[in-house]
Amino acid sequence: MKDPSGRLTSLTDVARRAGVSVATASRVLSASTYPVAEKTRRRVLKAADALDFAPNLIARGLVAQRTYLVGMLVSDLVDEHAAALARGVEEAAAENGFAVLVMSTDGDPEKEIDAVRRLRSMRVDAVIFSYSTVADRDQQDRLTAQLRHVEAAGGALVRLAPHPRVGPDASISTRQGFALAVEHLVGLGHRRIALLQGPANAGLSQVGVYAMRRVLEGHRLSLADRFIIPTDGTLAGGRSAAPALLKGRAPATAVVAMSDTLAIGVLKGLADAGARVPRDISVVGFDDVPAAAYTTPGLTTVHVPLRELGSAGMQVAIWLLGGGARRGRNNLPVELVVRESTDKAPKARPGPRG
Amino acid sequence: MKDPSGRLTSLTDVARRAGVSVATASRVLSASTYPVAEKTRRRVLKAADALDFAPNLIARGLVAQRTYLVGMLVSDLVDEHAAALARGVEEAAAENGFAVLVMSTDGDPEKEIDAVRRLRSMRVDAVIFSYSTVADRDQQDRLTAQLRHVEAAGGALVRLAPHPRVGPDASISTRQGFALAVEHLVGLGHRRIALLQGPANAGLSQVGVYAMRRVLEGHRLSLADRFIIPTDGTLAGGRSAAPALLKGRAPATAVVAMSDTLAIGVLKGLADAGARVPRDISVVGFDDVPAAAYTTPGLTTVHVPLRELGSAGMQVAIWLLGGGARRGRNNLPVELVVRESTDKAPKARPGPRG
DNA sequence: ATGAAAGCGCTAACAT
DNA sequence: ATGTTAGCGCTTTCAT
Repeated sequence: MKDPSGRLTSLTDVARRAGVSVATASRVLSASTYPVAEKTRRRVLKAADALDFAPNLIARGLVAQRTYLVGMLVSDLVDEHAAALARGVEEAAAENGFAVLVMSTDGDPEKEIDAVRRLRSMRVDAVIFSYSTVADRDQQDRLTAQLRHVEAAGGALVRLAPHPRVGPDASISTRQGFALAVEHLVGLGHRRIALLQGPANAGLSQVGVYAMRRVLEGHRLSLADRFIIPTDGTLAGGRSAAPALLKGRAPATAVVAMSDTLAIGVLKGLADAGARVPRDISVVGFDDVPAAAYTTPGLTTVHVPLRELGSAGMQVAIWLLGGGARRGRNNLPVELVVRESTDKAPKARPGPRG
Repeated sequence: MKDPSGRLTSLTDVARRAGVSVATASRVLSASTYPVAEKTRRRVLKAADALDFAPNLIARGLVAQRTYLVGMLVSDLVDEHAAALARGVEEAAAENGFAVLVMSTDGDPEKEIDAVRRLRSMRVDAVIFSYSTVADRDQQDRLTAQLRHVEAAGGALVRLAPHPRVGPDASISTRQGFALAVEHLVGLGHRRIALLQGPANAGLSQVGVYAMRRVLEGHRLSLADRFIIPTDGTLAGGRSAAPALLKGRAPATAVVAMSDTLAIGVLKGLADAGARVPRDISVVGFDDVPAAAYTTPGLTTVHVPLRELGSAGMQVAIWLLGGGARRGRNNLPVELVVRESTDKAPKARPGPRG
């Protein structure tokens, strides 16, 4: 509501209507623990209610040096992985009176730096990262500089994936996820297992290759270079990676993708090429996004509690803002969901067209 | 950076370092058009740069009564439809110095009302809606009350879909989308066309049924009640709607879903039931989300420029904030994308299992 | 238990 | 062209 002068109802209006000072009104309407007589409190509440007063969080933020705003950086909101994480953050944020500013970086370090700068200007209480983009030295330094500023302002930084020289605050074990996938595949008789890798500039990609290699070694298997297929991490990238899987004298009999997005793409690419899944080649995804249960065949994948991960990240932020100490990595459990995209390894060398 | 007293660098620090008053510093660092000598300007810029000064947008917002914050309300960020819209909004927002607060309502009117209230407290410059939830009279009134408050504060309201008693500011023609779908289907010989409806409490659902009915009438066809299949709008909802499509003596030979999410779900449900698409039944989606090209068979669908729609919404908000008048509905074009989920209508009555 | 007053960091009159 | 000053709406000492 506007009063005649064009201003919105403010605490002053509430105070006047209740016949108390702004200080008193503030004490009852803010989270203050300061004592106020029950009778007075009720009068203020009644006035606020009558006016449908909504405190100006901008003004409150200015004095309290706390905005109840958090920034969430994702590479692309349209990717279900990012969306689920963001949703989790948003959920926990809403429950605790925070609002979330979502920014997409498109995997571009410059956009990421700029986003953090804007968040800093906004004086967000925390910034939550999923994967960060691996950048050159100079960009890295500039990003770090921005991050130091948000920390200097008392802001919390939380990472949901490994970052350059910094471990995640809440995450999952990629290694364990791959272990589950590989164990399943090896049990099915697969020995030539390929890896669909995400974009080279995404932090996860390198970590993933390393983890996969170790897991395969645990089964006395190795990860041949030709079985590491680089992609840009998109559906299209997964799709166009299919031919590489099928070529050669001894092609892969199974592939594990670093994300469901990639897996869904490769499923389509494999179908394009006339290869049958899982008869000719088995496919395992990673994340278990909702769509994974709706592909044909249904995608066997490593379930990652993305939404919970997002919520956990927001909880860590709150903990940190409350003066809590960083507690190191908090891993949420992953599990394998077996659907129809995996089966026994083909006996002989399968021709891609059966 | 913190100075020894624990404060962040402020305009005062920049001014001091440049040897000018805060007013002058403000004039060069804000978007002010006020004249400042070139020499002075450079000094200020240099000082700001040396300090890596980032203006406190919270303070600026308090005095300017403009926060450069916009709220975006979606039902569920994880749904690709919502995500694409949000991404578009975010894109246009970033280009214009705005930041986006995303809030999911889960189709719950109470959450929606609460979200608007929080956005109002945040003093957002605009709130952008996708579909709103149809609520009972009381909830509707309360939502409207909150919205009036944001308007009273000079905030812009923009709708990307029809709302109760209010047309959208930027949208697409659902009717035209259905017309494209039906024309395609009729051309293929289909006469018994079903409609997969979204959740009853989503504004679109009713509009959609009406539009579909009119379109079918244009082809001298009618929309039998048994061919209007209500769902909750999710993948699972689409999946479980499949049996209803297959039952009866004269089952539908084609179905058009009100969203790709539903279409992808029904594709899976149809496969579960042993029906072959498009041989037994044709499926047409709506939206053309990225995943639509990756189903098996590829989904024929009505392409909706969701991201552009989101950007358009943000542009409208900016226009409105600049004092522009509401211009009425701005429809973006839709087009049919034919992939593999549609084909000629089966001649005789097809048994669901071939 | 309540009120008066200072001030968060900035912009916008209003001087000069 | 530059500086001084008065707030924006709120919280928080510091009185009382």
